[in-house]
Order: sequence, then structure tokens, then C-alpha cells
Amino acid sequence: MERIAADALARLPLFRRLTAEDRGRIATAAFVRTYRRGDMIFSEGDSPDLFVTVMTGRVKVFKQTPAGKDVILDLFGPGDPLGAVAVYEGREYPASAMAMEDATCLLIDRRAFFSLLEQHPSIVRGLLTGLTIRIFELTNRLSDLTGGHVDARFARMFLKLADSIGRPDCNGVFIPMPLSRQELADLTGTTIETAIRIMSRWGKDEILITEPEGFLVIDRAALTSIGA
Amino acid sequence: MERIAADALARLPLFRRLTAEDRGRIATAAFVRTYRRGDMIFSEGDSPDLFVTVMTGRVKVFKQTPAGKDVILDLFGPGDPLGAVAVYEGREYPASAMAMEDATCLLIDRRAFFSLLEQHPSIVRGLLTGLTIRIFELTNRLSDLTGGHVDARFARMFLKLADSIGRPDCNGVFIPMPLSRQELADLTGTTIETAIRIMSRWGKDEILITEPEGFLVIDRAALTSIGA
DNA sequence: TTCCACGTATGACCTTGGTCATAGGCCAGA
DNA sequence: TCTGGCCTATGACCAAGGTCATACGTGGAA
Repeated sequence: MERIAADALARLPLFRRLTAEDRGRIATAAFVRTYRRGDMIFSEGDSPDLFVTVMTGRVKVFKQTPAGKDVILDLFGPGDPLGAVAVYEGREYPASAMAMEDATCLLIDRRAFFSLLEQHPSIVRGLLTGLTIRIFELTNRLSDLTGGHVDARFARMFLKLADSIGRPDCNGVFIPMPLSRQELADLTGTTIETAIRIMSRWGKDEILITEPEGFLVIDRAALTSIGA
Repeated sequence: MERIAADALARLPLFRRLTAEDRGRIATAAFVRTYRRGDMIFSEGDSPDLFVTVMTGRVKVFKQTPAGKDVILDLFGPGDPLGAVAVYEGREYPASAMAMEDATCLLIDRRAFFSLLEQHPSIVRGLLTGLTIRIFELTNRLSDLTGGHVDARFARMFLKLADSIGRPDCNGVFIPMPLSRQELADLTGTTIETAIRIMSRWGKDEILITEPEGFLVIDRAALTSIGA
């Protein structure tokens, strides 16, 4: 844990609109903490006493199914606030968060965060927007994961990733997001074997290939038709 | 569509804490609308210009999966606000709402609602609480519906209903909530045939029986062990 | 270097549950 | 009273995909 420079806050969307003075005040109640790949940031059921914002690295938020498997609810990156729900209402985290790679997060003491909220309605608005977007995504994920065939879920997942973070490449669209087969399975609600089978089939069919630093979508049209 | 008496608002949790004067002001911008069983209250993709609160009857909120089946996201009853998400941020409804039986809803013009929000932070808090609870529920439903066996999902669903609205009865716990086989299927992410099979098996095994006005849980222990 | 752990890969097998077909009961409207 | 539509019910069939077993490659630890 370290102190944070007040101007580092200026880079986070949620705090960007505050005055420098206010950011200075927050900085006194905030820490930066670093996590190693695989470290838990918080666990389902923990009671939240810190408000967490991702600064660097990628974080997965997931939950265990009654059957004991993990389902990844969402992937977060720099600037995204984690577990705002729980902090705001003071109830337990509904899911767990784990660093998928080495990461740093900004932690703000819950009390300090609240006094901040009272003085700055713009932050409340930002959080509210975040919550509503979260409901949207969860709603979509729910209808996405329920029923339908696994290939289709895979296809839609990769199309979504391609649209959100993909960048054009000589041979297609590159998705700079390394995910293990297990993580692909947890994102699509299936097993690791099925994930492996689909990925190796698509590799052979030159639809989508796995690279060390992510995935390369070669045949977007094929994905679109599979996902339909 | 009719005017609403200001004191009817006093019965809705969200508005209960306002002064009589404020409720009177809202009443001028609010009206009551009645729906018949099966009527759509709003549809996925509509842009929200009214804030809706259920007053009587039961309403299901559902969404179509990419495969074209419906998934019921939640069941709402008297006092529950519908589609608060969409209204607040002014984006499209992420799901549809339909009256499951004859129902009445309180509708408030979006603009009037906003000026209300600005003057009454307590309403904002109420909405925020509602949104966070909604995220909780969606999170749970997501892990619930993903993977696992259909019987288990059925068992958990009925246990949850029994806990929330069940009342003791001479032979077990009665759930006063008539749901068609199709609706059971939509709640658990399966097909109507599978829903029928499970229900008739449980009926024969005297675990849970369907009654005209709801369901009677006879063997709660059996459900608990199936749901595990 | 050797060894173990972990991620990836692939085949064999079998159950769950989705699909299709058919039929009976009930209610509203003609 | 007949009829058509809707919900419930049940059987037959079949495939998607979960489970189990096995194997290979790589990287870190001893």
C-alpha cells in the first residue's frame, strides 16, 4: 500500500471533474495497492469497507454457481470501479474479484468516500450511471447465457470483445485479451473441455486463432452466422 | 387512464416519506392505468418517457434470448417500481414487462419525475437502493441459471418463492402465485415439456403439487436436497 | 537435469434434456 | 351443441455436451 499522488486521480473518469483541491482531499484517504496475477481483490460475501477502482491490469468479477462452477460476470480494466453496489448500500459483495494479471487498484476508505459523495453530486451521478450500465450488461448476459448452443455463445462473446477492444490487423481483428480455456468456459457457462474443442475446431477452420497475447478473429462473417 | 388521489401515493414505499404537499404535486403529473392479463406494459427497446410503479396485480419482466425464447428476469408486485434503470438514464428498456393478471400501475411523466428527484434526495436514495438490490438479484439469477441441472433450478426457484411469499398450510407451504408451465420454463431457462415433466413427476412423488391459485410445497426437504 | 504442476488437447462414452408428434381437458365464442 | 384454441400431458427419438481417461508440452522448483 502506498499513498497516491493527487494528480493520479485526475486520470480516473469518476474523479476527473473534481477540483484539484478536492482531489487532494481524497488523496489523503486513498491508497494504491498492487496485486499479483491470481490475487483475490475481494470475495463474495465480504463486507465492503473500501471503494475499489482499477488503475492498471485486468480484473475478472465472478460468482460460483450452486453447482460449484465459476461464472465470470464481467471483465474490468483501468478506470472501472469495482463493487460499487456493495459499497453504496453497505451490503456484502455479491461476487468475487480476482486480478487476471498483475494489477494496481485505488482504494478509498468507505467513510471518506461517503463524505465525498455528499459534497459532490456529480460523483453520485457517475456511480448511478455505472450501476444502470451494469444492470444492462447483466440483463444481456443473462439472456445470452440462458439456453442456446455453446458455439453461439462463444461466437457472440468474441464478437462483443472484437467490437469493444478489438483492433484491425493485417489478417483480421486482433483482441488484445489473453484468456485461458478455463476462463473462456467460465465466460460462456460451459466446461473447459468444450471450450478447448470449440477453440481448436475454429483454429483449424481458420475462423479464430489463439495467440500468446490474445485472439485473432480471421473470419468475422463465420462468427456472425454461428452466433445468430 | 385516470387521475390519482394524492393519498394513494402514500401507500407506495418510494413516496411514503414525502410531505402531503409534495405528494399532491406529484399527483398532478401522475395517472393510473389498468392492464388486462397479457397486456404489454413496455417492450424491450422502447424509450421510456414514463416512470412506472406497480399498484395492483403481478407483472413479469422478461427478455428474449438470441435463440428467441423468453427468460423471465423477475416478478414484480404491488409497490415495485418498473424499469427504473431506463428512466433514470433515459436509455431504452433492456427488457419487456407484461401483466400476468389484471393489474394497475401508477405512471409518472419522466420530466415531472426528474424535477421530483432534484428536490427530494430521499427518493434518489430509494431508487439507488432499488437498483443495487436489482443488481444483486440479477447476479444471483445469473449464477443460478448458468449450468447445473434443471431439477435443481426448479427446486431452488420454488424454495425461493416459498421463502418470500409462501404461507404455512395444513399440508406444507402454499405459494400463492399461479404460474403456467410455460412461465415456469421461462423462469428456469428450459422448455415447456421439461417443465411439465418435472412438475408431474413431483406431483406423483408428493413433493410439490399445482393448485388453481398457486403451488403447495409438501416435501420441503426433498426440494432442498434436489436443489443442492 | 529431473520432476511435478498446470494448461492444452483429444477420444470414448453416456446422460440430460431438447425436439417432434400426439392426445385429452377445458373454456369461450359461434 | 359444436368447434377451435390453449394449456397440460406423455412417449419416442436423438444430439449436444458433460464426464472421465489419457497424453503432451512447458515452465518453475528441487
